[in-house]
Amino acid sequence: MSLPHAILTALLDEDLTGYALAKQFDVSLGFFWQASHQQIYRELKGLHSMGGVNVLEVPQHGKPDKRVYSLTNQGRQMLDSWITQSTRHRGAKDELFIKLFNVGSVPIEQVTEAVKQRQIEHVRRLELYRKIEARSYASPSTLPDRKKGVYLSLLAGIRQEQTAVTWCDDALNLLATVKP
Amino acid sequence: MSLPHAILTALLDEDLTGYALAKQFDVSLGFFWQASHQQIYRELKGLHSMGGVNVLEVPQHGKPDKRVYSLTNQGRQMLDSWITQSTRHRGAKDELFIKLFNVGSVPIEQVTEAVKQRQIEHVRRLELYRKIEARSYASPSTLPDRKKGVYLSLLAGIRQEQTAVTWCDDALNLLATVKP
DNA sequence: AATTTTTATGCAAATAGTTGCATATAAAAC
DNA sequence: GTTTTATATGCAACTATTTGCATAAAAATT
Repeated sequence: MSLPHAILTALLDEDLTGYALAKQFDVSLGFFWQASHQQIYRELKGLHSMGGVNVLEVPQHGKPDKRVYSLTNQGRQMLDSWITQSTRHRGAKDELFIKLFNVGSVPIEQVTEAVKQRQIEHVRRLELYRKIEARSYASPSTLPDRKKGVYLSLLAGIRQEQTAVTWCDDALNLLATVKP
Repeated sequence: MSLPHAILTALLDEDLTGYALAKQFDVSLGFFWQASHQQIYRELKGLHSMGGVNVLEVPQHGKPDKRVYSLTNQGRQMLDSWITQSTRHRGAKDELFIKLFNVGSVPIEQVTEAVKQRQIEHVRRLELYRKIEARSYASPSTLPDRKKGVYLSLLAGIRQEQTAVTWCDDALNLLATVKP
């Protein structure tokens, strides 16, 4: 139930079209809550009918009209009261661990391969996060308040990926001792 | 799309009723893929109609009849071919980070409180995992193959929680520097 | 003796999320 | 010159997940 709030959060800094929001979700905010453009368009409609956002229709020639959304005072209040509510932790759902539970009953190569693939993903994300850190968050202590939360999210991402990469190494070592 | 496979995995070791499966999902397997009993009953029906599981109806007096499910050869093959398929990584969805993106725009106390609450959860899970580790996985090197994957999952859980607890500390320190 | 928990199953409705399709133009790359 | 990428929106169908309800009895607790 947080997609609307994620959208409102993205609109804190700047007014955006659904398209631009979808792109924002592919980076930054989307590292912690991804959504497809279809979902975003649907939610924007919902938020508009609830008064959380305003729309400015910008006519364009040829292309469909642009609809630029901005946060309303009511939208701000929605965010505010949502943040007060208890954060519900969605138990992580990870297929990889189910696969690991099959070790000893299915051919080991497939599981090993899955861990290797996963490690590549973690390494990729870690590199991306580190790049963002170096570019925009090199000196955390001098950050303006507005950026501190974003930095902390990035820091969580970096540490999670680092932990995962190390675990993959250890997992591959132990899996190497499993008889086929 | 992995709930059926999680169920099949749980049936590798022992035959179980839907009820018992739901309880299994509250521990062990469920640390990485939780499901409600309603979901499980529905999936079991689906798996049965697809031939992945057998049912043994055990009549009981008073209570509804027990339906004990067991893995079929076809079920084993379903698991086997699923493990070969690429593991899809669900981008983590975490409300807490959305809340962090609001730092600087909403009262800071609420965000701080959310992080504190989260830390309590992580500590609780970490303690639970460590207890399981001490009880059943104290010497990983002597584990039978069948248990190695389960141990690796537990290890991932422990490290994830440890990383998260540490991050919460650092986050609380930085959030303490944010002006209200 | 009364209440709560555990065992055991399941339907129905609502919410959330994914996938496939559909349209239409401009700009950039090959 | 043709293909791909980017801009810009959205419906419809499907799949997945959650929440609320309903039943019913044994066992454990207060």
